[in-house]
Amino acid sequence: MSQRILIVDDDPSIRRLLAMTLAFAGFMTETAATGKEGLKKASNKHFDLILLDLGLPDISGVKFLEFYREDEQTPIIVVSAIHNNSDKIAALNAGADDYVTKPFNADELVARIKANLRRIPSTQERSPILVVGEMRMDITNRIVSINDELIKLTPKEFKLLRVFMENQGKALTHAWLLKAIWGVGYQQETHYLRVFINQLRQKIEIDSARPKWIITETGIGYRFVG
Amino acid sequence: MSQRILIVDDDPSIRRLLAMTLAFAGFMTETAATGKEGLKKASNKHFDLILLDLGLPDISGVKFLEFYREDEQTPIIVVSAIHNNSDKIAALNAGADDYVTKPFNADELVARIKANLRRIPSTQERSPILVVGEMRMDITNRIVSINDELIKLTPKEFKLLRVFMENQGKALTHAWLLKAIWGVGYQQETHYLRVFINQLRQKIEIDSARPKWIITETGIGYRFVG
DNA sequence: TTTTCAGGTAATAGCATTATTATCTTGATA
DNA sequence: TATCAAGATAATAATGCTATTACCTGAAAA
Repeated sequence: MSQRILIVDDDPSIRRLLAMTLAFAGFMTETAATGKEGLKKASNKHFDLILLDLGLPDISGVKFLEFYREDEQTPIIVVSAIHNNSDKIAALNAGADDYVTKPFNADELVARIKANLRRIPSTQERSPILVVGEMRMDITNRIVSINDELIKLTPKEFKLLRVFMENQGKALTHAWLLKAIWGVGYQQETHYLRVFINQLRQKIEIDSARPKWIITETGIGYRFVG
Repeated sequence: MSQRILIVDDDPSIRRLLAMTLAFAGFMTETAATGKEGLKKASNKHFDLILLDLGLPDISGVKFLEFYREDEQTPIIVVSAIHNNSDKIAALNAGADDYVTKPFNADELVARIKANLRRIPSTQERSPILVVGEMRMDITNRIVSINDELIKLTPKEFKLLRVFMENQGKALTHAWLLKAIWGVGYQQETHYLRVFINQLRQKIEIDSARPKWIITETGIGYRFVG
Protein backbone atom coordinates (compact mmCIF):
# COMPACT_ATOMS: atom_id res chain seq x y z
CA MET A 1 0.00 0.00 0.00
CA SER A 2 1.83 3.00 -1.26
CA GLN A 3 2.02 6.33 0.50
CA ARG A 4 0.55 9.61 -0.65
CA ILE A 5 2.65 12.69 -1.17
CA LEU A 6 1.42 16.18 -1.95
CA ILE A 7 3.65 18.32 -4.15
CA VAL A 8 3.15 22.08 -3.85
CA ASP A 9 5.10 24.00 -6.50
CA ASP A 10 4.20 26.72 -8.95
CA ASP A 11 6.64 25.70 -11.68
CA PRO A 12 4.87 23.15 -13.91
CA SER A 13 8.05 21.51 -15.15
CA ILE A 14 9.38 20.96 -11.63
CA ARG A 15 6.00 19.66 -10.58
CA ARG A 16 6.11 17.16 -13.39
CA LEU A 17 9.69 16.16 -12.62
CA LEU A 18 8.93 15.65 -8.94
CA ALA A 19 5.80 13.66 -9.69
CA MET A 20 7.68 11.38 -12.05
CA THR A 21 10.59 10.87 -9.69
CA LEU A 22 8.32 9.99 -6.81
CA ALA A 23 6.05 7.78 -8.88
CA PHE A 24 9.13 5.90 -10.00
CA ALA A 25 10.08 5.41 -6.33
CA GLY A 26 6.67 3.92 -5.64
CA PHE A 27 4.77 6.85 -4.16
CA MET A 28 1.34 8.14 -5.11
CA THR A 29 1.39 11.87 -5.74
CA GLU A 30 -0.92 14.81 -6.14
CA THR A 31 0.07 18.29 -7.10
CA ALA A 32 -0.93 21.83 -6.29
CA ALA A 33 0.26 24.96 -8.09
CA THR A 34 -0.38 27.49 -5.33
CA GLY A 35 -0.20 27.59 -1.58
CA LYS A 36 -3.93 28.03 -1.25
CA GLU A 37 -4.64 25.08 -3.47
CA GLY A 38 -2.17 23.02 -1.46
CA LEU A 39 -3.79 23.92 1.86
CA LYS A 40 -7.18 23.04 0.43
CA LYS A 41 -6.09 19.64 -0.85
CA ALA A 42 -4.25 18.87 2.36
CA SER A 43 -7.28 19.65 4.45
CA ASN A 44 -9.60 17.48 2.42
CA LYS A 45 -7.49 14.42 2.15
CA HIS A 46 -4.81 12.71 4.19
CA PHE A 47 -1.25 12.87 2.90
CA ASP A 48 1.68 11.04 4.41
CA LEU A 49 4.10 13.80 3.48
CA ILE A 50 4.12 17.22 1.85
CA LEU A 51 6.82 18.60 -0.44
CA LEU A 52 6.60 22.37 -0.28
CA ASP A 53 8.35 24.80 -2.57
CA LEU A 54 9.47 27.98 -0.83
CA GLY A 55 8.97 30.35 -3.77
CA LEU A 56 5.22 30.23 -4.10
CA PRO A 57 3.52 33.25 -5.69
CA ASP A 58 0.55 33.57 -3.35
CA ILE A 59 1.79 32.78 0.17
CA SER A 60 5.21 32.29 1.73
CA GLY A 61 6.42 28.96 2.98
CA VAL A 62 6.33 30.16 6.56
CA LYS A 63 2.71 31.30 6.18
CA PHE A 64 1.84 27.93 4.69
CA LEU A 65 3.38 26.20 7.67
CA GLU A 66 1.60 28.47 10.10
CA PHE A 67 -1.75 27.75 8.54
CA TYR A 68 -1.11 24.10 8.22
CA ARG A 69 0.64 23.25 11.46
CA GLU A 70 -2.38 23.84 13.64
CA ASP A 71 -2.77 20.27 14.76
CA GLU A 72 -1.43 18.26 11.84
CA GLN A 73 1.76 16.34 12.12
CA THR A 74 2.33 15.23 8.57
CA PRO A 75 6.00 15.70 7.80
CA ILE A 76 6.75 18.63 5.51
CA ILE A 77 9.91 18.85 3.45
CA VAL A 78 10.61 22.26 2.00
CA VAL A 79 12.24 22.67 -1.40
CA SER A 80 14.42 25.75 -1.69
CA ALA A 81 16.95 27.31 -4.01
CA ILE A 82 20.56 26.77 -3.07
CA HIS A 83 20.94 30.38 -2.00
CA ASN A 84 18.22 31.73 0.20
CA ASN A 85 19.44 30.01 3.26
CA SER A 86 17.47 32.29 5.51
CA ASP A 87 14.11 31.27 4.05
CA LYS A 88 15.04 27.69 4.61
CA ILE A 89 16.00 28.30 8.22
CA ALA A 90 12.84 30.30 8.81
CA ALA A 91 10.80 27.43 7.40
CA LEU A 92 12.52 24.88 9.62
CA ASN A 93 11.91 27.04 12.64
CA ALA A 94 8.29 27.40 11.62
CA GLY A 95 7.94 23.64 11.83
CA ALA A 96 9.17 22.13 8.59
CA ASP A 97 10.79 18.76 9.14
CA ASP A 98 13.50 18.81 6.52
CA TYR A 99 14.62 20.49 3.32
CA VAL A 100 16.18 19.81 -0.06
CA THR A 101 17.98 22.36 -2.18
CA LYS A 102 16.72 22.88 -5.64
CA PRO A 103 18.88 21.44 -8.28
CA PHE A 104 18.08 18.23 -6.46
CA ASN A 105 19.40 14.75 -6.76
CA ALA A 106 16.65 12.18 -7.17
CA ASP A 107 18.21 9.52 -4.94
CA GLU A 108 18.80 11.96 -2.16
CA LEU A 109 15.30 13.33 -2.39
CA VAL A 110 13.82 9.86 -2.12
CA ALA A 111 16.12 9.01 0.78
CA ARG A 112 15.04 12.16 2.62
CA ILE A 113 11.39 11.38 2.02
CA LYS A 114 11.79 7.87 3.33
CA ALA A 115 13.68 9.04 6.39
CA ASN A 116 10.90 11.48 7.19
CA LEU A 117 8.18 8.91 6.61
CA ARG A 118 9.86 6.44 8.90
CA ARG A 119 8.06 6.78 12.15
CA ILE A 120 10.09 5.96 15.20
CA PRO A 121 8.96 2.44 16.01
CA SER A 122 7.38 4.08 18.97
CA THR A 123 9.83 3.39 21.71
CA GLN A 124 7.09 4.59 24.01
CA GLU A 125 4.83 1.68 23.19
CA ARG A 126 7.14 -1.22 22.77
CA SER A 127 9.54 -0.29 25.52
CA PRO A 128 9.75 -3.06 28.08
CA ILE A 129 8.21 -2.10 31.38
CA LEU A 130 8.79 -3.99 34.58
CA VAL A 131 6.01 -3.97 37.12
CA VAL A 132 6.17 -5.19 40.71
CA GLY A 133 3.24 -4.21 42.87
CA GLU A 134 2.91 -0.44 42.73
CA MET A 135 6.35 -0.01 41.26
CA ARG A 136 6.95 0.50 37.54
CA MET A 137 10.21 0.72 35.67
CA ASP A 138 10.46 1.87 32.08
CA ILE A 139 13.87 0.56 31.18
CA THR A 140 14.51 2.32 27.89
CA ASN A 141 13.48 5.68 29.24
CA ARG A 142 15.01 5.14 32.67
CA ILE A 143 11.90 6.09 34.56
CA VAL A 144 10.91 4.53 37.87
CA SER A 145 7.72 5.32 39.73
CA ILE A 146 5.77 4.12 42.74
CA ASN A 147 2.09 4.97 42.54
CA ASP A 148 2.94 7.34 39.69
CA GLU A 149 5.37 9.22 41.84
CA LEU A 150 8.72 9.51 40.16
CA ILE A 151 11.84 8.20 41.85
CA LYS A 152 15.13 9.73 40.85
CA LEU A 153 17.93 7.17 40.69
CA THR A 154 21.61 7.26 39.81
CA PRO A 155 22.89 4.79 37.20
CA LYS A 156 24.12 2.21 39.72
CA GLU A 157 20.97 2.48 41.81
CA PHE A 158 18.94 1.99 38.67
CA LYS A 159 20.86 -1.10 37.69
CA LEU A 160 20.49 -2.56 41.15
CA LEU A 161 16.76 -1.95 41.22
CA ARG A 162 16.46 -3.38 37.74
CA VAL A 163 17.98 -6.74 38.65
CA PHE A 164 15.81 -6.78 41.76
CA MET A 165 12.68 -6.27 39.69
CA GLU A 166 13.75 -8.83 37.13
CA ASN A 167 14.24 -11.32 39.94
CA GLN A 168 11.42 -10.42 42.26
CA GLY A 169 10.60 -12.94 44.95
CA LYS A 170 13.89 -14.79 44.71
CA ALA A 171 16.64 -14.82 47.31
CA LEU A 172 19.66 -13.20 45.70
CA THR A 173 23.01 -13.82 47.32
CA HIS A 174 25.52 -11.08 47.94
CA ALA A 175 27.95 -12.60 45.48
CA TRP A 176 25.30 -12.98 42.79
CA LEU A 177 24.19 -9.36 43.12
CA LEU A 178 27.73 -8.04 43.16
CA LYS A 179 28.54 -9.97 40.03
CA ALA A 180 25.36 -8.79 38.32
CA ILE A 181 26.03 -5.12 39.03
CA TRP A 182 29.77 -4.65 39.43
CA GLY A 183 30.87 -7.64 37.35
CA VAL A 184 33.20 -10.49 38.12
CA GLY A 185 35.93 -9.73 40.62
CA TYR A 186 33.73 -7.82 43.02
CA GLN A 187 32.03 -10.77 44.69
CA GLN A 188 33.82 -10.08 47.98
CA GLU A 189 32.97 -6.40 48.27
CA THR A 190 29.81 -6.93 50.29
CA HIS A 191 30.02 -3.44 51.73
CA TYR A 192 29.47 -1.86 48.30
CA LEU A 193 26.17 -3.65 48.26
CA ARG A 194 25.22 -2.50 51.76
CA VAL A 195 25.87 1.10 50.87
CA PHE A 196 23.80 0.99 47.71
CA ILE A 197 21.00 -1.04 49.28
CA ASN A 198 20.83 1.64 51.89
CA GLN A 199 20.71 4.44 49.31
CA LEU A 200 18.00 2.64 47.38
CA ARG A 201 15.96 2.09 50.51
CA GLN A 202 16.17 5.77 51.36
CA LYS A 203 14.58 6.48 48.01
CA ILE A 204 11.93 3.76 47.74
CA GLU A 205 11.01 2.70 51.27
CA ILE A 206 8.63 4.65 53.44
CA ASP A 207 10.54 3.58 56.55
CA SER A 208 13.97 2.37 55.59
CA ALA A 209 14.34 0.69 58.98
CA ARG A 210 11.28 -1.47 58.22
CA PRO A 211 11.74 -2.22 54.55
CA LYS A 212 8.76 -3.34 52.53
CA TRP A 213 10.48 -3.83 49.18
CA ILE A 214 14.01 -4.97 49.84
CA ILE A 215 14.07 -7.69 52.47
CA THR A 216 17.35 -8.59 54.13
CA GLU A 217 18.14 -12.31 54.17
CA THR A 218 20.68 -12.40 56.94
CA GLY A 219 23.85 -14.24 56.01
CA ILE A 220 22.65 -14.71 52.45
CA GLY A 221 21.68 -11.56 50.64
CA TYR A 222 18.47 -9.77 49.75
CA ARG A 223 15.04 -10.50 48.36
CA PHE A 224 12.84 -8.07 46.48
CA VAL A 225 9.09 -8.42 47.02
CA GLY A 226 6.02 -6.50 45.90
CA MET B 1 0.17 -27.36 30.77
CA SER B 2 1.33 -27.74 34.29
CA GLN B 3 4.90 -27.78 35.42
CA ARG B 4 6.82 -30.71 36.90
CA ILE B 5 8.47 -30.50 40.29
CA LEU B 6 10.74 -33.11 41.85
CA ILE B 7 10.59 -33.44 45.63
CA VAL B 8 13.65 -34.97 47.28
CA ASP B 9 13.09 -35.69 50.98
CA ASP B 10 13.64 -38.70 53.20
CA ASP B 11 10.75 -38.07 55.57
CA PRO B 12 7.64 -39.75 54.12
CA SER B 13 5.17 -37.49 55.90
CA ILE B 14 6.86 -34.33 54.67
CA ARG B 15 7.07 -35.80 51.20
CA ARG B 16 3.34 -36.39 51.27
CA LEU B 17 2.61 -32.94 52.65
CA LEU B 18 4.73 -31.26 50.00
CA ALA B 19 3.20 -33.31 47.22
CA MET B 20 -0.30 -32.42 48.32
CA THR B 21 0.46 -28.73 48.75
CA LEU B 22 1.98 -28.50 45.30
CA ALA B 23 -0.70 -30.60 43.63
CA PHE B 24 -3.26 -28.26 45.13
CA ALA B 25 -1.36 -25.30 43.61
CA GLY B 26 -1.55 -26.94 40.20
CA PHE B 27 1.87 -28.54 39.86
CA MET B 28 2.69 -32.10 38.85
CA THR B 29 5.07 -33.74 41.32
CA GLU B 30 7.30 -36.74 41.68
CA THR B 31 9.13 -37.77 44.79
CA ALA B 32 12.45 -39.32 45.72
CA ALA B 33 13.45 -40.56 49.18
CA THR B 34 17.22 -40.36 48.79
CA GLY B 35 19.70 -38.15 47.07
CA LYS B 36 20.78 -40.89 44.71
CA GLU B 37 17.22 -41.64 43.69
CA GLY B 38 16.67 -37.93 43.15
CA LEU B 39 19.70 -37.59 40.91
CA LYS B 40 18.59 -40.61 38.92
CA LYS B 41 15.08 -39.33 38.37
CA ALA B 42 16.35 -35.88 37.50
CA SER B 43 18.72 -37.23 34.90
CA ASN B 44 16.09 -39.35 33.19
CA LYS B 45 13.34 -36.83 32.96
CA HIS B 46 13.04 -33.06 32.72
CA PHE B 47 11.80 -31.19 35.76
CA ASP B 48 11.02 -27.51 35.89
CA LEU B 49 12.14 -27.20 39.49
CA ILE B 50 13.61 -29.32 42.27
CA LEU B 51 12.76 -29.08 45.96
CA LEU B 52 15.72 -30.48 47.87
CA ASP B 53 15.80 -31.35 51.55
CA LEU B 54 19.14 -30.65 53.19
CA GLY B 55 19.06 -33.50 55.71
CA LEU B 56 19.28 -36.46 53.36
CA PRO B 57 20.74 -39.67 54.76
CA ASP B 58 22.90 -40.69 51.81
CA ILE B 59 24.44 -37.52 50.40
CA SER B 60 24.61 -33.92 51.57
CA GLY B 61 22.77 -31.13 49.85
CA VAL B 62 26.02 -29.63 48.65
CA LYS B 63 27.14 -32.91 47.13
CA PHE B 64 23.77 -33.22 45.40
CA LEU B 65 24.21 -29.79 43.91
CA GLU B 66 27.75 -30.55 42.81
CA PHE B 67 26.66 -33.68 41.01
CA TYR B 68 23.63 -32.08 39.51
CA ARG B 69 24.87 -28.66 38.53
CA GLU B 70 27.18 -29.91 35.81
CA ASP B 71 25.26 -28.35 32.96
CA GLU B 72 21.70 -28.26 34.20
CA GLN B 73 20.03 -25.01 35.07
CA THR B 74 16.77 -26.18 36.57
CA PRO B 75 16.11 -24.03 39.63
CA ILE B 76 16.67 -25.80 42.92
CA ILE B 77 15.05 -24.68 46.16
CA VAL B 78 16.56 -26.18 49.27
CA VAL B 79 14.43 -27.02 52.29
CA SER B 80 16.23 -26.65 55.60
CA ALA B 81 15.52 -26.63 59.29
CA ILE B 82 15.25 -23.22 60.87
CA HIS B 83 18.58 -23.62 62.60
CA ASN B 84 21.42 -24.89 60.50
CA ASN B 85 21.91 -21.65 58.74
CA SER B 86 25.38 -22.64 57.63
CA ASP B 87 24.15 -25.63 55.61
CA LYS B 88 21.69 -23.35 53.89
CA ILE B 89 24.35 -20.80 53.02
CA ALA B 90 26.69 -23.53 51.80
CA ALA B 91 23.92 -24.84 49.56
CA LEU B 92 23.21 -21.39 48.12
CA ASN B 93 26.89 -20.89 47.43
CA ALA B 94 27.00 -24.29 45.77
CA GLY B 95 24.38 -23.12 43.33
CA ALA B 96 20.97 -23.49 44.92
CA ASP B 97 18.57 -20.78 43.79
CA ASP B 98 16.51 -20.25 46.91
CA TYR B 99 15.54 -21.82 50.21
CA VAL B 100 12.61 -22.31 52.54
CA THR B 101 12.90 -23.06 56.25
CA LYS B 102 11.21 -26.14 57.49
CA PRO B 103 8.11 -25.51 59.41
CA PHE B 104 7.00 -23.94 56.15
CA ASN B 105 4.03 -21.89 55.19
CA ALA B 106 2.22 -23.29 52.15
CA ASP B 107 1.48 -19.92 50.53
CA GLU B 108 5.02 -18.76 50.90
CA LEU B 109 6.40 -22.00 49.49
CA VAL B 110 4.18 -21.73 46.43
CA ALA B 111 5.12 -18.08 45.98
CA ARG B 112 8.81 -18.95 46.13
CA ILE B 113 8.37 -21.73 43.62
CA LYS B 114 6.53 -19.46 41.23
CA ALA B 115 9.15 -16.74 41.58
CA ASN B 116 11.87 -19.21 40.74
CA LEU B 117 9.98 -20.66 37.80
CA ARG B 118 9.38 -17.23 36.35
CA ARG B 119 11.97 -16.83 33.69
CA ILE B 120 13.08 -13.31 33.00
CA PRO B 121 11.15 -12.44 29.84
CA SER B 122 14.53 -12.52 28.24
CA THR B 123 15.49 -8.89 28.10
CA GLN B 124 18.22 -10.03 25.77
CA GLU B 125 15.77 -11.06 23.07
CA ARG B 126 13.02 -8.55 23.26
CA SER B 127 15.18 -5.56 24.03
CA PRO B 128 14.81 -2.92 21.35
CA ILE B 129 17.92 -2.55 19.25
CA LEU B 130 18.55 0.38 16.94
CA VAL B 131 20.64 -0.28 13.87
CA VAL B 132 22.07 2.31 11.49
CA GLY B 133 24.66 1.00 9.08
CA GLU B 134 27.39 -0.69 11.08
CA MET B 135 26.24 0.89 14.30
CA ARG B 136 24.09 -0.93 16.82
CA MET B 137 22.55 0.34 20.01
CA ASP B 138 21.01 -1.92 22.61
CA ILE B 139 18.95 0.57 24.55
CA THR B 140 17.99 -1.44 27.60
CA ASN B 141 21.53 -2.65 28.18
CA ARG B 142 23.16 0.64 27.16
CA ILE B 143 25.54 -0.94 24.74
CA VAL B 144 26.72 0.75 21.54
CA SER B 145 28.98 -0.86 19.00
CA ILE B 146 30.36 -0.17 15.53
CA ASN B 147 31.39 -3.33 13.73
CA ASP B 148 31.14 -5.16 17.04
CA GLU B 149 33.60 -2.79 18.63
CA LEU B 150 32.21 -1.37 21.84
CA ILE B 151 31.91 2.37 22.27
CA LYS B 152 31.90 3.72 25.80
CA LEU B 153 29.50 6.63 26.23
CA THR B 154 28.45 8.82 29.13
CA PRO B 155 24.72 9.17 29.85
CA LYS B 156 24.31 12.43 27.93
CA GLU B 157 26.32 11.20 24.98
CA PHE B 158 24.18 8.07 24.94
CA LYS B 159 20.98 10.07 24.93
CA LEU B 160 22.24 12.26 22.12
CA LEU B 161 23.26 9.31 20.00
CA ARG B 162 19.97 7.63 20.72
CA VAL B 163 17.87 10.49 19.35
CA PHE B 164 20.18 10.64 16.35
CA MET B 165 19.67 6.96 15.63
CA GLU B 166 15.93 7.23 16.16
CA ASN B 167 15.87 10.07 13.65
CA GLN B 168 18.46 8.95 11.17
CA GLY B 169 18.50 10.74 7.84
CA LYS B 170 16.49 13.72 9.04
CA ALA B 171 17.77 17.23 9.51
CA LEU B 172 17.48 18.02 13.21
CA THR B 173 17.61 21.65 14.23
CA HIS B 174 19.70 22.88 17.12
CA ALA B 175 16.59 23.85 19.05
CA TRP B 176 14.94 20.50 18.46
CA LEU B 177 17.97 18.56 19.64
CA LEU B 178 18.47 20.77 22.68
CA LYS B 179 14.87 20.30 23.67
CA ALA B 180 15.08 16.55 23.15
CA ILE B 181 18.15 16.15 25.31
CA TRP B 182 18.21 18.97 27.84
CA GLY B 183 14.49 19.70 27.87
CA VAL B 184 12.55 22.90 27.35
CA GLY B 185 14.36 26.07 28.31
CA TYR B 186 17.69 25.09 26.80
CA GLN B 187 16.85 25.81 23.15
CA GLN B 188 19.28 28.74 23.08
CA GLU B 189 22.31 26.96 24.51
CA THR B 190 23.72 25.94 21.15
CA HIS B 191 27.22 25.63 22.58
CA TYR B 192 26.17 22.73 24.82
CA LEU B 193 25.32 20.90 21.65
CA ARG B 194 28.62 21.76 19.98
CA VAL B 195 30.59 20.42 22.91
CA PHE B 196 28.69 17.15 23.06
CA ILE B 197 28.63 16.68 19.29
CA ASN B 198 32.36 17.07 19.40
CA GLN B 199 32.74 14.51 22.19
CA LEU B 200 30.53 12.06 20.36
CA ARG B 201 32.49 12.51 17.16
CA GLN B 202 35.75 11.84 18.98
CA LYS B 203 34.28 8.51 19.99
CA ILE B 204 32.47 7.36 16.86
CA GLU B 205 34.14 9.04 13.91
CA ILE B 206 37.36 7.80 12.38
CA ASP B 207 38.36 11.35 11.47
CA SER B 208 36.34 13.78 13.50
CA ALA B 209 37.27 16.57 11.10
CA ARG B 210 35.61 14.65 8.24
CA PRO B 211 32.57 13.20 9.95
CA LYS B 212 30.85 10.24 8.35
CA TRP B 213 28.04 9.79 10.86
CA ILE B 214 27.11 13.20 12.19
CA ILE B 215 26.81 15.68 9.36
CA THR B 216 26.74 19.39 10.13
CA GLU B 217 23.91 21.32 8.48
CA THR B 218 25.29 24.81 8.69
CA GLY B 219 22.86 27.28 10.17
CA ILE B 220 20.36 24.55 10.91
CA GLY B 221 21.65 21.71 12.99
CA TYR B 222 22.85 18.18 12.37
CA ARG B 223 21.89 15.10 10.43
CA PHE B 224 22.77 11.54 11.32
CA VAL B 225 23.40 9.18 8.41
CA GLY B 226 24.54 5.59 8.05
C1' DT C 1 42.89 40.50 2.01
C1' DT C 2 40.35 41.42 6.04
C1' DT C 3 36.34 40.67 8.57
C1' DT C 4 32.76 38.08 10.27
C1' DC C 5 30.26 34.23 11.61
C1' DA C 6 29.27 29.51 12.54
C1' DG C 7 31.14 25.86 14.20
C1' DG C 8 35.00 23.06 16.35
C1' DT C 9 38.14 22.13 20.09
C1' DA C 10 40.50 22.46 24.48
C1' DA C 11 40.58 23.49 29.15
C1' DT C 12 38.52 24.01 33.47
C1' DA C 13 35.27 24.57 37.25
C1' DG C 14 31.34 22.78 39.49
C1' DC C 15 28.67 19.07 40.52
C1' DA C 16 27.03 14.29 40.94
C1' DT C 17 28.11 9.68 41.47
C1' DT C 18 30.76 6.02 43.18
C1' DA C 19 34.21 3.92 46.14
C1' DT C 20 36.05 3.65 50.58
C1' DT C 21 36.41 4.04 55.44
C1' DA C 22 34.59 4.48 59.90
C1' DT C 23 31.12 4.18 63.17
C1' DC C 24 26.72 2.81 64.94
C1' DT C 25 22.61 -0.72 65.54
C1' DT C 26 20.61 -4.79 66.23
C1' DG C 27 19.83 -9.23 67.33
C1' DA C 28 21.70 -13.70 68.34
C1' DT C 29 24.56 -16.32 71.58
C1' DA C 30 27.38 -17.49 75.30
C1' DT D 1 24.38 -8.94 80.54
C1' DA D 2 28.44 -8.95 77.67
C1' DT D 3 30.15 -10.22 73.36
C1' DC D 4 30.14 -10.85 68.69
C1' DA D 5 28.74 -10.85 63.92
C1' DA D 6 26.06 -8.98 60.31
C1' DG D 7 24.15 -5.28 58.65
C1' DA D 8 22.84 -0.18 58.46
C1' DT D 9 24.16 4.37 58.21
C1' DA D 10 27.01 8.45 57.90
C1' DA D 11 30.87 10.80 56.30
C1' DT D 12 34.54 11.48 53.17
C1' DA D 13 37.64 10.80 49.29
C1' DA D 14 38.19 9.87 44.58
C1' DT D 15 36.54 9.79 40.27
C1' DG D 16 33.84 10.89 36.35
C1' DC D 17 30.43 13.76 34.05
C1' DT D 18 28.41 18.07 32.74
C1' DA D 19 28.33 22.93 32.29
C1' DT D 20 30.80 26.82 31.17
C1' DT D 21 34.32 29.65 29.32
C1' DA D 22 37.78 30.75 26.19
C1' DC D 23 40.01 30.34 22.12
C1' DC D 24 40.82 28.38 17.41
C1' DT D 25 39.61 27.33 12.48
C1' DG D 26 37.85 27.74 8.07
C1' DA D 27 34.57 29.32 4.87
C1' DA D 28 32.00 33.02 3.00
C1' DA D 29 31.16 37.98 2.60
C1' DA D 30 32.78 42.58 2.37
